[in-house]
Amino acid sequence: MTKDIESKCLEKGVRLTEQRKLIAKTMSNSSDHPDVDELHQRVSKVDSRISIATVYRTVKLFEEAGIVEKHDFKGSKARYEQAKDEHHDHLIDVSSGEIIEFVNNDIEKLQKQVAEKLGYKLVDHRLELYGSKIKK
Amino acid sequence: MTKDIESKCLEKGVRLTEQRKLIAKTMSNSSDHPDVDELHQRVSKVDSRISIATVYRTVKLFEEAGIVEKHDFKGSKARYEQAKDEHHDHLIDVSSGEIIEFVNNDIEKLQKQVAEKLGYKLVDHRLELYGSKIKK
DNA sequence: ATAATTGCAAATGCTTTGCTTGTGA
DNA sequence: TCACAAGCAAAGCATTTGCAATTAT
Repeated sequence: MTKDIESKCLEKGVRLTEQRKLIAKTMSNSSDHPDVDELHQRVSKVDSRISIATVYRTVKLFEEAGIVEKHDFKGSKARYEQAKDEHHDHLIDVSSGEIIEFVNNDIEKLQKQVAEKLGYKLVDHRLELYGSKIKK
Repeated sequence: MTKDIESKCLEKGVRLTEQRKLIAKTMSNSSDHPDVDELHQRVSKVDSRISIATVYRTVKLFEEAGIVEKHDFKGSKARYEQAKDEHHDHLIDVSSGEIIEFVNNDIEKLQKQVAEKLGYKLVDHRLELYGSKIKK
């Protein structure tokens, strides 16, 4: 199972302040993909003095350390989630905004092949599906 | 072959002003993926009075009419290209910023399947590969 | 004629940053 | 202790918008 963000900070030598611990804990306990504003609201419930600038600085710090992932889905602001052990992509419900994670190794392989055929080593990728729920 | 933007505007009943014609022509003649600033510089060479607000308004208008496509690649501002007849995705050279278009029908099919398996009808998607050139 | 479009500058929304005070190792 | 982090407000950047003047049909 994926370790919590606080442990990962210790591993990577990221200095832990009260604010960072709180943001880390809040993100680790979130199963959704909150944006900075939402995150700020959540941590504010515990410590109302925390500033949004700190939240911005912290998620960026965590991202650069590879501890969290940033997503810029179409038509919404940047969202963050804790980095998991296994890579996954996202399907976004265009009506509700709900985000569903999925894994598809065939697509992953094909992406690598496409890149190689074009003479490139694949270093990163972005795959997002936008869909509307099929009522059954 | 894909028609030029001006013809498409006529088809779709998009009112054509001098400024729009110039922006349309400039985009049709571009084989790359310029951002608004770049586009503004290109049209300014022909008509120096054209404002960047007009460029912003025009690309948005064209996009909403389905005549051009907007791309928000990682780490750069919004880029635009004329919509082609055949859908394609992009590989971005992480060193040079060069953008390479590609088509892969296997991936397209798999995306649709993934969405359906999750109970969704695929209405849109985004696939971007980021790679570094393999020297041979 | 007149509804739509332009140019300009001001406003917006998200994000970053300078600076002073506070704090973790 | 003292380099680094936090809070605040100001700045930055891409993009949008209100308004008066202009233009396409």
